[in-house]
This record gives sequence, structure tokens and C-alpha cells, in this order.
Amino acid sequence: MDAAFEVFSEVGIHAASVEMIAERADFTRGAFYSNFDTKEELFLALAERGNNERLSLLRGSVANIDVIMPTLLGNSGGKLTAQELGPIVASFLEQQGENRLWFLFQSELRLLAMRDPEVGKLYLEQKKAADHEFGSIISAAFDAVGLTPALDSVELANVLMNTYEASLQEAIMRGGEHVQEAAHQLFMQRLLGLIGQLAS
Amino acid sequence: MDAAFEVFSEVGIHAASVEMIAERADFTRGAFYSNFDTKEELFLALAERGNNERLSLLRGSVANIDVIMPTLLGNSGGKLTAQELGPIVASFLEQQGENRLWFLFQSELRLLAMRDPEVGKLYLEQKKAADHEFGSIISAAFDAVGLTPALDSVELANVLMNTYEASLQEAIMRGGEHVQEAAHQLFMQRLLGLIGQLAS
DNA sequence: ACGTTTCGATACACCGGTGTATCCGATACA
DNA sequence: TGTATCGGATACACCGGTGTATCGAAACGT
Repeated sequence: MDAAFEVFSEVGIHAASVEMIAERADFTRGAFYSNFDTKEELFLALAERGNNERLSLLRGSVANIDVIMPTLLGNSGGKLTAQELGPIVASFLEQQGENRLWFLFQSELRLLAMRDPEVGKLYLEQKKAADHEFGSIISAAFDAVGLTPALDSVELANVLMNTYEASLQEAIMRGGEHVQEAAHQLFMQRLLGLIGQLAS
Repeated sequence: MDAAFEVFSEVGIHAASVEMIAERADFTRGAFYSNFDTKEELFLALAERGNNERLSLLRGSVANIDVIMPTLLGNSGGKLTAQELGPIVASFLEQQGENRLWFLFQSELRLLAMRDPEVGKLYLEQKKAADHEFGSIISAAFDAVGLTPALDSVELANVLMNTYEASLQEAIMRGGEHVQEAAHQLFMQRLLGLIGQLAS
């Protein structure tokens, strides 16, 4: 499955052949067919796996938020300005969309979800759950700096997530070695701008 | 080319066969090969055509902004509140991402752009140009209601565009007949929330 | 220690897509 | 009116991917 994840991410669902996937895992196609019926089945299984991982990461964060938040706020002691909220938000987003491959896979899934209503329904449910969890984190973060968001925190989570993903996308296209760092920088630029806006 | 656009959008680059495209246009594959060398060549030609269309739409808007803005502001006379800025922004975005097919094609292109550095460079240039044009419109809109955005207007354009596209994406996944309207509603919800935030 | 079952390899038949070569007819041109 | 050219159709050779059927070997249970 790890091999499949790589191949799918690198070349896309359609361009990926069962051969490629099997080869990457040092197996033959025979091995594949004795475990899965079709390529699509495997892809969906991976989508679910990925979603569970990311969701449990977020849930873990939410559960430990009382521990995590002070740690992140740590150095500066008590109350922080809105400006310093940025890195906190970023830190949660980045443990999600950690790498290039994950995002490519996700993009592939999105495209499938827009074309196949079945997958679309699934995707929306997953996204809703993720936004909800992340919304909790946002809420807590705002609380911690003594602000109250005017926008519903789930909606805000959605917008921030989209912004982060757009930054990641741009960084990937620009290429280079430090995709993660580049994405972070782009995101912070936009996020801080937005926060500046919010605070003005 | 119109047929190709449809087919590419509906099933994606890889799943689309030369056969399908030719058939859709009531031609045979022979006709295709006497006009293009490869599928990819056609796809890129379409990408460029699409971009030119959208860019000239935006440029037209920018050129006529002195005419357009009063018209959009019309009913309410002179100064508007930030709340009423939303529909104005939306109107410009919607004449862009007008339909489902366009967005699917765009998504396909994005994915390609993340994998092929050559295409990536092109895509980023196109996007930069579009953000820039749209940024001008945003600036003018803010001017019209007597606000000054704290965030650079090109950056703001980028964030708004992403938000709109995310709304469109969600609407597509939800399915149903009125995708455009559903996207509009989702976007306005987020945009107004954001504007509310900005104004608070 | 002996079936049995399960996982993976090998081989094969099949199909759909590609690209090229050849041919035809219509239109443009002299 | 005859000729060249060009867009498109037809036909063909080729390849890569799919899925299935068969086989071997190792692991498992008893």
C-alpha cells in the first residue's frame, strides 16, 4: 500500500498501472490481484487510510489541546497578540499536509470526487469532519490569545485550510528542494496579512 | 477543440482517448492526427486558449472599471458598507469560473502543472497575471466603498480566488442541477463572514 | 508430520489505444 | 480543364495494460 501511495501520487490514478505499483513494492502483478480486485479499490482504500491518519492526528491534537497550546505559547508567557497566532495555526496545518506526495494524492482524490458522486459524498464527509476538528483547534487558539472570531470557526478552518493548500500547491510548482519551507513562507505571508486585516 | 475541452474536462487527460475526442467532434482519429501530433499538445493548446479568454475577460473588466463599478453600485447610490462589497467581488469571480467543465479542466491542468515543471512554470505565470488583474479590481472595489485593505490586493485576490474555487469544488461534489448557484451561496457565506471579520 | 490454505509467481488470452502509411475527395489554383 | 494540395477516412501493425487460470511453496493448524 505504501508503494501504491507513492505511485498514485507521482503519476496519478490513471497513469499508474498495476505493474508499476507491484514493481515498486518488489512484487509481481499476481501478488496484487490476490489482494485487490481493481486498482480503484486500492486507491479508495488508500484514501480512507490517509483520511483516518490525518483525522486521528487532529483528534489527538484536540484532545491534548490543553497541553499543546501552553507549550506553543510557552516562550511568550501569557497573552499573545494576533500576530503570533499565525505560527500556531500553521503548525497544525503542517503536520497534516506534511509532504508533497500527500498533497498530490489528495488532489487526485479531489478530482475523482468531483466526477464520481459516490466518491464525492465520501470526500465531503471526510472534509467536513476534518474542518470540524480543525475548527476546534482554531477556536482554542483564538481563545488563548483572547480574541473571538466573528466568523464561525469551522468556516474559518475551511478558508485557512484552502489557503494553506493553495500555498503548498504553488510551492510544489515552483519546484526546488525545500517545498515544505516554501509553502510555509507563502502561507504565513497570506495568513499574517489576513490576521493584520482582522486586527485592524 | 471544443469537443476536446469537453472530453478532457469530463474524464481527465489520461482517461481521454484520441478516439473519444475525435468521435465527439464527429471526426475520425485520422482527422485528429492530421492536426495535432499528440494528445498533450492539444491539451496545452486548450490550456492556453482558456487562459487567454479568461485573462482578456478580466482585462476588459479592468479597462471598463469606471463604467462597471458605478453600475454595480447603482441601486444604492454612493457609499456602500463592506457587507455590500461581497456581491461585487463575487460577480467578477463568477464570470471567470463560470461553469463546472471549466473548473474540472483547470483542476486537471493544475495537477499536470504540479508534476511537470515545464507546465508548472507556465501555470504560475498565468496565475500571477490573473491574480494581478483581479487585484486591480479588488482595489477599485475597496476604493469604491471607501476602505483600504491592509493586505496587499494581489494577495487578497489570491485568497479570494482560492476560496471561490473551493466553494465551486464543494458545490460540484454535492451534485444537483444548480451548481453555479450553490457555489455562489457557499462563497458568499464565507466571504461575508470574512468581511464581517474584517470590519469588526 | 501431514493436509490445507493462503500468498505470490508465471503464463496466457484479450482488448483498447497509439501512431503511421495509404488512400480518397474536395477545394484551390493555374 | 487539369493538376496540386490539403483535410479527412481507412486500414494496419504494435504495444502496454488487464484480468484470469494454473502452479509452487511456504505457513498454519491439528
